[in-house]
Amino acid sequence: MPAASTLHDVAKLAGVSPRTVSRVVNDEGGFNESTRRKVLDAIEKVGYRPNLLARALVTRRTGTIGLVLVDMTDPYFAELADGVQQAAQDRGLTMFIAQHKGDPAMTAAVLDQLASFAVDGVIVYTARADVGAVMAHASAGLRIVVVDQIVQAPGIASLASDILGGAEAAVLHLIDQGCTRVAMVGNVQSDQSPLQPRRESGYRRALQIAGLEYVPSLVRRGEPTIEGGRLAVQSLLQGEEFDGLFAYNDLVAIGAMQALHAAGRRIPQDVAVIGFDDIAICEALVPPLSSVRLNRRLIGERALDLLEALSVGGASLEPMVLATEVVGRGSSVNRLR
Amino acid sequence: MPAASTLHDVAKLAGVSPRTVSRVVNDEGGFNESTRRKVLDAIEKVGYRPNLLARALVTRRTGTIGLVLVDMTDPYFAELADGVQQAAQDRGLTMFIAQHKGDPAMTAAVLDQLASFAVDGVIVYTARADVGAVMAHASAGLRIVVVDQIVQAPGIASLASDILGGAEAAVLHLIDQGCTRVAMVGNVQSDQSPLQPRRESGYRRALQIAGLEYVPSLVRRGEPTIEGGRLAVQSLLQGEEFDGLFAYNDLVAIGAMQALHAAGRRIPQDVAVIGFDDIAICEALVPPLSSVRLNRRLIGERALDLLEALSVGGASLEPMVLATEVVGRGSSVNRLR
DNA sequence: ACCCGTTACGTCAACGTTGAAGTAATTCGG
DNA sequence: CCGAATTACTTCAACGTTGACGTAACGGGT
Repeated sequence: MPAASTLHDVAKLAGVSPRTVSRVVNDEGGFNESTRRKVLDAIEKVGYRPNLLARALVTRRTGTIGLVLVDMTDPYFAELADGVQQAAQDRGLTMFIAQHKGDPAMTAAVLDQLASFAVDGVIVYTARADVGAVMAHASAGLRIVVVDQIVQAPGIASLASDILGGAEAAVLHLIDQGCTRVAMVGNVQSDQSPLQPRRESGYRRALQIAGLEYVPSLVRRGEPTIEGGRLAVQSLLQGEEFDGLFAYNDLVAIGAMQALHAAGRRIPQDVAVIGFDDIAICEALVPPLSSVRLNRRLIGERALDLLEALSVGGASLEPMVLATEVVGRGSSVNRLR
Repeated sequence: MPAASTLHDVAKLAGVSPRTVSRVVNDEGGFNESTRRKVLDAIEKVGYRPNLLARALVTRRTGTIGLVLVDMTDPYFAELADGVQQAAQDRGLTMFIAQHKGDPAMTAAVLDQLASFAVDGVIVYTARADVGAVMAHASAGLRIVVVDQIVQAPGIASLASDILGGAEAAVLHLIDQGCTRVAMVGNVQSDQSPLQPRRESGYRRALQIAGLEYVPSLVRRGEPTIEGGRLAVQSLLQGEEFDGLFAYNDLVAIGAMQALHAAGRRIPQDVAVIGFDDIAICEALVPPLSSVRLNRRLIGERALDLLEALSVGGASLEPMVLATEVVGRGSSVNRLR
C-alpha cells in the first residue's frame, strides 16, 4: 500500500514549487513549455493523482452529485438512474446513489449525508419521498432538482415528463387503432398525492376529444406491479366489455396481458394494450408492448442543466416539462388483421 | 444560500474551543456533561453539519465506497447493486456508482476517478471489465473487491457465487422432475474468458451424476438476452427432442418460454424450464419461472466484509464462494399433473 | 503540605490543494 | 535606454477537521 503522492512530491522531483505543479495540472497557463514537460514527466514517474478531497475543500466544488430514489431494482427507476449517470459521467461528475425504499425518515437521512459530503447538487425522485424533508434541505443551502413532480418552492428546481399529454396521446392512439371502449388500470397509491392522477386526466381528455363516453366502471386501480395489473384486469374481465386497455405503467401492462391471455383474448385483435414508461423489456415481449416513452437520457441531461443553473442563478427556476412519445408496437397496431 | 457553519461557529457560540466541539461531535469523551449540552445546543442553533471532506482529508477515511458495474439497467446488476447499496447504507457508508458499459477504457477511467476521491474501497463486477486495469489500480493502493469472478492477485479480494454448483443443482432439479433429455442455452460471450463456462460444466456434471448421456447438439449458445434465448430455442426446436431446458439466465429463460409457447409446447408438461439469477420478475411470469437464487444481500454484506478485511489485513485474502439455491416454481414443478 | 494522577479542556500543526498577492526576469514602446 | 507591462514563477494563508501535545484545576493519598 504505497502512500499516494502529492503535489509536493511532484514539485520536488521537477524542481519547481507545488503551486506551479498545480498550475500545470489544471492547465491554468503561466508556465513555460519546458517546465510543463518536466512536471508532466515527474507526475508520470511518481504516479501522481490529484486528491479531489483537498481540492474540493478549497474550491467548494466537489464534482459530485447525489441521486436519491425509491428503489433501484424497479426497471423504471433503474433506467432513469442510468440516464442521469450517463449524463453525469459525460460531464465529469461522479454520482452517489442512495435509496430510501419509501421511508420518509430515510429520505432525510440520505439527504443529510449527501449534504455533508458537500455534493454539488442532488437529484431526487420524489415518488413517495418526503417532500417536506426535501424542502428543508433546500432551504439549508443544498441544491436540489426534483424529478417527476413539479414542486414550486424556493431553491428547488423541478422537472417532469408530460404525463398528462402522454396519457392522452396513448389513449388517442388506441382509438386511432379502432378501439371504441377503452379501459384503464390506474394506481391506487395516487390517492396519497392530490396532484398525481395525471394519467387519469389524460385518459378522460382523450375520450372527450374523440367524443367517447366516460364509463367509470372501465377504470380500475391496483398496485403498480405485474401482479396488480393481472388482478385489475381479471376483475375487469368479469362483466366489462372493452377492446382497448391503457395501463398505468409497463409492469401493469405485462400483468394485464397475462390476464387477457389466460382469458383467451387475443392481443391486439380483441384487446389492444398500451403501457407507460417504455422500459427496455417492452420490445422483448410477445407481442411487443406499445408504450409511452419518456426520454430518460434527456431527463438526465436536463436535470443536470437545472443543477448548473441553480448554482449560477441561485434562485429557483421555472419547472420544466419534457415531451413524451407514443411508441406503437405489436400489442396495439395492425389490429385489423 | 447560507454559508454552511463550521466547528468554529459552534465553538464561538458555545464559548469553547473548536477542538472541544469536535470531541463532542465524535463522542470522544473528555468533557463535562454541562459543556456537552452547551455544545449540542449551539450545534442545533447554527445548524452545524460536519464537513466530511475536511474530516476525510485528515483521517484518511472517507466513509465512501465505489461500485463499478457494466450496466445498471440489467435487472441482475440492478439487484446486485441494490444488495451492496443496502449493506453500505446499513454501515453508514455512502456509495458511488459508475458504469463502464463494457468499455475497458471506461473501466480504467472510472477507477481513476474513484481513486482520486480516496474511496475506502471499490467493488467491481468484472463481467467484461478490463481485469488488467483493475489489477493496476490495486497495485497503486486502491482496495478492490472483485465480485462474480475469482481473481488471484495481490491486493485484490474476490467473491463469487457457486455458479458451477448452482448449475449442477438446477439440472439435477429438472431431472428430479422427470426430465430425461435436458437441453441448455449458454452464452456465446463466455468464449472470451477461459474461466467462464461454469454453467456448462455444472450441466455436464449433473448429467454424469444422473447417468444421462451428454448430447452436444442439445447445447446452444446465444446472447444473454430475451431475444437471444428466443432465437436459441427456435433453433433447438428444429430437429431436437427435449423435455427440460436449463437457461443461462432468467432473461434467456423468458425468451425460451416465449419460443416454446409459440411452438405450442406446454410448460412444464412438455418442457420444464429453469433460469439462473432469480431476478424479481421470475415470480410474476406465467408460469412462474424456476431459477437459481444468488443471495444478493449476502453478496453485498460479504463484499463489504472483504473490503474491511483488506483495510486491516492489507494482504489479499482467500477468495470467497457463496452457496446458491434452486427455487422451484411453476415452470418446472408438478409436471405429472 | 506535597506530589501524582486524572479530568477537562486549549493550542498548534497538518492533511493536499488553490486563491491572492508578491517578486524577479524579460519584453516592449517611445 | 528607461519605465511599464508581461511572463513565469514563488510564498503564504486558508479551506474545516483531527492528532499530538500542552496545561490548569482538582482530588486523594501520605
